[in-house]
Amino acid sequence: MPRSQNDSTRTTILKACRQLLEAGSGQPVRMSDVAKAAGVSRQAVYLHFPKRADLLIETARHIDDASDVDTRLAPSRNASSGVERLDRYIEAWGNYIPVVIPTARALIAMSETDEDARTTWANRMAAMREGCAAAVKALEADGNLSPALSAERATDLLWTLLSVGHWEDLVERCGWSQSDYVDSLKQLARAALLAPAAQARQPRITAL
Amino acid sequence: MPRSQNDSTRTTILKACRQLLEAGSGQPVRMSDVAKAAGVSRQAVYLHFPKRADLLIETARHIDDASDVDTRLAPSRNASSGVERLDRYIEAWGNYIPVVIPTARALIAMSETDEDARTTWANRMAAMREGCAAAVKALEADGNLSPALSAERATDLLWTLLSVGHWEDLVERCGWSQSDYVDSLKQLARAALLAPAAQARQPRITAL
DNA sequence: TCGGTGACTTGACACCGTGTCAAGCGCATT
DNA sequence: AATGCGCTTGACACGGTGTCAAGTCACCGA
Repeated sequence: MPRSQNDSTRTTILKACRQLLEAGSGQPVRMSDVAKAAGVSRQAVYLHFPKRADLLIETARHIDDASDVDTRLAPSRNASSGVERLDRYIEAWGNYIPVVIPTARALIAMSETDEDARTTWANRMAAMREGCAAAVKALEADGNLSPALSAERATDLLWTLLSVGHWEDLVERCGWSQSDYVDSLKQLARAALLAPAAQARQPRITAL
Repeated sequence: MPRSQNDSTRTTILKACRQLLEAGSGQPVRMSDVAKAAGVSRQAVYLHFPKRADLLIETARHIDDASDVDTRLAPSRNASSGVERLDRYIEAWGNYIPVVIPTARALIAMSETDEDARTTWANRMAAMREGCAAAVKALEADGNLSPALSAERATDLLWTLLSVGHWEDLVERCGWSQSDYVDSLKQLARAALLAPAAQARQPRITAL
């Protein structure tokens, strides 16, 4: 992982860290591993990131920056109906999960012992929840939200269905393909959130 | 946590470990913490449990033993219909989650670095999946399984809906009560798995 | 009553990963 | 030539796990 010309040392370290996390040795990534991968001394890493938690946090930010999150979310924001907004949001977030998951995992593990990591991850999840809330609100505006659910509860439900844990279970442990996952989640979200009448009006997404 | 008369040292340690995990300091429980809580030297702990992973694994077993798992599962096994079997299984497992969750969390964290912990947890999840598969089979036998789902997929779906991560999200992070969780999960499982016609035939569980 | 055995204690130590510190080095700027 | 900056080198403290050896103590059988 030699630094490619005009990358700053900081960026080189972040890229190396990301790469190691994505390589997924199974074992946790150490500061010295990152240093070695970045072709830099261990202390150089500490110079830029005082603690391991900081490195992980910044790596997550770095991935966000490199991933054009706004572009991913545009289709959902521009949707013309509640159900479409829901579908587009599930696509946007559901397809972003595999991008961030290795770093997310490290960050979550770090949360065990580090306060900053904990709040960083909590904030990310809160942001994701905003998207859920917006989709639910759009469903509600269309009169398609199940009468058995308050907006709050519906948001909770959607938020948990879209959790990274759920993705890990389905894709990694059950071996579903990414597109199976996204399609199934759309179906599941509809089944969970929509009023029965609204559900009947929607086309099936896949026939398995 | 003085040892109560006729408990062996081993049992005293297991109880202390469980208690510490359930106290939930936020910080990971150390071997020395367990020793102190059990009123025993740190080495005594290592005498009974060579590695931390062993202690955690045995603590999980110990909780199982103390919790009459078979009794919990009986209502599901004896159910007279697929839907009832499903409901009873969700109750059984859903209400067991809060019992094991502190230990489960420690075990999952340990899986990061320890092979034995990893396979132990995987085995527990595989066992839980058996219950899901049985419920799905019962639904299928009644002709109530959604035609859009294979038994395999339906099992995957139910299994992930019942994952401990999902419980943590809903109960701990969203603040749902345990009974809200169980009721919602029954509803959700029905919405996800049942054929539309079968769904219409089922009574609503709660009106929120 | 003695010897032995097994369970536990005490205290030391190696190992590893994190985080800190101080000194030094090369290089660009002035 | 002197300064400052980014990085390296090598050392060290700390905390948690896991290991080891010697010692204590109570109970059991001969």
